[in-house]
Amino acid sequence: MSIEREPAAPRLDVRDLRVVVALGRSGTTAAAAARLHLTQSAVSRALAVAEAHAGVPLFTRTARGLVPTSAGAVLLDAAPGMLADLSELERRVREPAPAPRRLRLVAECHMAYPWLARVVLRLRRTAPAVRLEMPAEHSLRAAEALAEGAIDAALLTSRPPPGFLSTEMMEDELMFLVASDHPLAAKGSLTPRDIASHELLVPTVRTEDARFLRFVFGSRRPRLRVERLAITEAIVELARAGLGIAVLSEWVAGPYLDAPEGGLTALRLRKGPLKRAWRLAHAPELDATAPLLADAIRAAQPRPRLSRG
Amino acid sequence: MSIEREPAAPRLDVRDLRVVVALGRSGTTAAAAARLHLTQSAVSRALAVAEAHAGVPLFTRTARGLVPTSAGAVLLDAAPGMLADLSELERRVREPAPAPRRLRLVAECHMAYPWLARVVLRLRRTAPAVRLEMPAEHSLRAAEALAEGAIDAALLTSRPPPGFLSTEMMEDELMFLVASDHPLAAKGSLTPRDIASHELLVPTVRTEDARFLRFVFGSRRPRLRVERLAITEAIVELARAGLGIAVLSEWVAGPYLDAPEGGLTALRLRKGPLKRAWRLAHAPELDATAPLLADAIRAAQPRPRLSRG
DNA sequence: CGACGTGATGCGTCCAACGCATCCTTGACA
DNA sequence: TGTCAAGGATGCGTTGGACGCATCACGTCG
Repeated sequence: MSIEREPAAPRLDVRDLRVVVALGRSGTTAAAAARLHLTQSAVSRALAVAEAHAGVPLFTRTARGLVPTSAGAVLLDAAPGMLADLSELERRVREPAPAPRRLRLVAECHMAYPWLARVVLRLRRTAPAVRLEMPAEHSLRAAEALAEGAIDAALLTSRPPPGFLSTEMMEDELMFLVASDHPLAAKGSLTPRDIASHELLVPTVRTEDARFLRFVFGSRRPRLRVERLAITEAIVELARAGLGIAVLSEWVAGPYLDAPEGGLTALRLRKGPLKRAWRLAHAPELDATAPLLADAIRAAQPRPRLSRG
Repeated sequence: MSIEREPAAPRLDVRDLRVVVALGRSGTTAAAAARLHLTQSAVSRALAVAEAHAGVPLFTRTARGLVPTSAGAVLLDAAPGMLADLSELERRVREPAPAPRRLRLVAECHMAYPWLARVVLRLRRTAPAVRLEMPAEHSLRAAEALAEGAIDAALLTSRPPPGFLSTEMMEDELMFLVASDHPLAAKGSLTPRDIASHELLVPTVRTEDARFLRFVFGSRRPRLRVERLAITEAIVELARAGLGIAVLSEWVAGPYLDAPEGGLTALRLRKGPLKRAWRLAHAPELDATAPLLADAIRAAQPRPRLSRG
């Protein structure tokens, strides 16, 4: 952030405007003081201050009261409008933000969508006026879409873009699936060497890579063989065919593990379960609606599949 | 003046707007403090005050800085414009009033016009850009015309309308003229009884009446016989014919007294000379030009005819 | 010429605004 | 997992601005 120069501070103040307006309407300091709930001396001093701020005399003193100068007339002409504008702005600031008509929500990872659809039903009860949309085409760059205003809220595993709020939502576990007859299946858990020496079958989203690598290997990051696939079924089927290790969220891995055809074994890292933390990021103008959305998401989220660990 | 209610005072202040804008652009209190030439603690407190004034939170505190709430976003959207408006207003107030293109001057009494015409020549030297006009049709109600904006300045013997400035200009003497063979001519001076028992030949302007009566008679005001005439020549000629006492300014009486045909005698009240005080009243927007006009008028004004008394 | 109403001002009080120093919380990184 | 850096909040003492009270100076008006 560069050291920009702030626009020159006005020397005139709201107090100056109010005093000038009251004096212009009253004609004497005593009458203006009554309007402003002050004393005559306070108004006299306040006028002196206002004139010092303006840099020119604003009223001509006569024995019968105060008569605006041409500078004072300019101020008297504009000041009531400015004060009204400020009051109107204050009213707008104070009034609660209107509930949005639509709310575009996107998750950073396709693997959330199977259960995310249920959020629509939940939110329909708590916020009937809001129509929840999920333009999934923004999933691969959810944070950028949020920053650009293309969507209103995003479920992220990465950090929200600068200037956006996010709330802690939940965790899911990334599971490692191999064919049940794969040599690794019998080991029970995976070592970093196992990860490095087999093909990894992962989704196309890359936001997780850094965390994944650090978690598994620490700072020494080997070259991996990675196959990125856009379709979850493809990842699963390649793994079932013994061609590598699928890395999938528990949210989508679960059904395949339970499926009657079987042939898949879930593994964890020996170091422990690999979890992802999810945040709900939202645009500032949604800060009233966001808690409702967060509640709906928490309620719709599936229970963790694996209780062990 | 009725006790009108002043428009509700905005609780937000220029300081609030400046702090919010700086925070919105900086994102942290420390950076905003640098912009505002304050310390971090001052900005933090100022934000708290601004939020108290606004009645709603304006920024959400995060570990990485401040993110505007929807209310804060409303304020951030409008505040820079308001500050710019205020600075612009301040600039307009500070800059000198432009010299008027034309200046409409009127005297409350037709008897000033013979020498008033010379003011045009004087002012042409000191203020060449100003075109001086004298729409004499407003003479009979000069003060009202000034108040209504039909003229810009007026030479008045009465008080200026409320809200208008006036500066002391000069005096002239009202002289009493009778035919030289009139019985009063031999008396040398006039008593109140003389005034009450003869026909008075006066101009149509009535603004002088109250002062005249008070000066001559005090609080006991008798019924007078008064003939009002619009034309100065008519007043003079009726007086010369012995039909009454003409009451005329020294400005117009002088030439008739000096005229070769003669036949007129000037009288004063026994109480002393009857003087009229003249003021130059002008609209507030002329307060820069008015001194020039006043100088021109003083320079053009004829020297008092009678040095005695 | 005196009474009144005007704005200006000296004085004392009080509180808002500020700076300094410090504390608490929260991510980031090793 | 522990440490550190960076963020905002806050207690404390100081200062200056805003105010009320009382009074002054001046012009107007009766």
